[in-house]
Amino acid sequence: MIRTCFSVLALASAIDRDCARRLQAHDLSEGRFVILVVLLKLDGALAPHDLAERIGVTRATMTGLLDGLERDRLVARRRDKRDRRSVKISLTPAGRNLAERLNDAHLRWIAGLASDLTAEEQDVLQHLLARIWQRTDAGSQMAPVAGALEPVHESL
Amino acid sequence: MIRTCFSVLALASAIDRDCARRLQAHDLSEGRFVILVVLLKLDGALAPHDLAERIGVTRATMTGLLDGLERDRLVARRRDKRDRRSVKISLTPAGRNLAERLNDAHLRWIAGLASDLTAEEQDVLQHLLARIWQRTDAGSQMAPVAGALEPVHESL
DNA sequence: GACATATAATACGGCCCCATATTATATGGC
DNA sequence: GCCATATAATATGGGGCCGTATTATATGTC
Repeated sequence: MIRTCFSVLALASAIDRDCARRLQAHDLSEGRFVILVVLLKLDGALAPHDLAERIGVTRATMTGLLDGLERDRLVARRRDKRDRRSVKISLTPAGRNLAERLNDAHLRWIAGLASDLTAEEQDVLQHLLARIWQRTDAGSQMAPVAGALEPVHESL
Repeated sequence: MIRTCFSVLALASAIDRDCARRLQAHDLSEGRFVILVVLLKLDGALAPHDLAERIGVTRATMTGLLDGLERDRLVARRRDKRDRRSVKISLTPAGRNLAERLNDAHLRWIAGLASDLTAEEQDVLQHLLARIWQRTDAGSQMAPVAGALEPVHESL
């Protein structure tokens, strides 16, 4: 039915909206925040194309996001000695600090959203969503495996 | 848990992506398409602020969307005689034609997404999503009513 | 070594969306 | 009638995202 799909979209949009509102107090968008968190978790320097793939945006978009983060001194670009086409992105101390502070709060907030559901209910929900997902273009191109709908990174 | 929320977001993003891909063949975005459908269903002239509220974008955004639709000759603006601040938006014949053709295909596509689920499963899903939704900012401001997560218009 | 091809990052132009500011018009209280 | 206030639409400036084009560098083949 239509209503079912609409509910998924409406909920996602409400979550996105809340998330954006919480982050904008720190001058971060969702995309920018996720970059910081990925860099924090992996604790090393990553290439822009690597970040783009992990996060699910194009390389061109990543360039723009990094421009903003670099301007705000949250990440630093460093050219690779071995492959001079390549650039490595790393957190600045300020970036690391911000990422650490926000990541905890963010995880608590997200966990709270689903906290009314029992573990069993969450399993059921996950399963139902996965079955719809298999009908999407992304899902139907994937082999029908159990691991579908995996998070891009641990904090989402 | 985090995974539960992520699954909602990932599925919504996959659906949005599919939707955008289907519509861009007709030079439409989701926002532009929904405007056409709302005008088709209500079968009359609506004010921009009315459209904006129904669809869930700001009035400023609506102005931009209408600029594009007007440029493509899919809708027409007409000043209101009674209240000269006001403008009424209506479908052109071309707009009505396009809306009719796409609406059917779109409904079939969306319905197909959830077609693997039984009616009962869809009820369960709807219920679980609504309980998460009540924890969002939008949901917690609403009285805890059954009618939460209602579609903005019939075709979503 | 020269060349085609692939890859890394970026530039550019466009759309969607927002927040805020602006302009025109309506309306209620005096 | 006059003015404060509210409302309608729009303008402006910004961010995020995309697709495509561009530039620099690497790499495999001959």
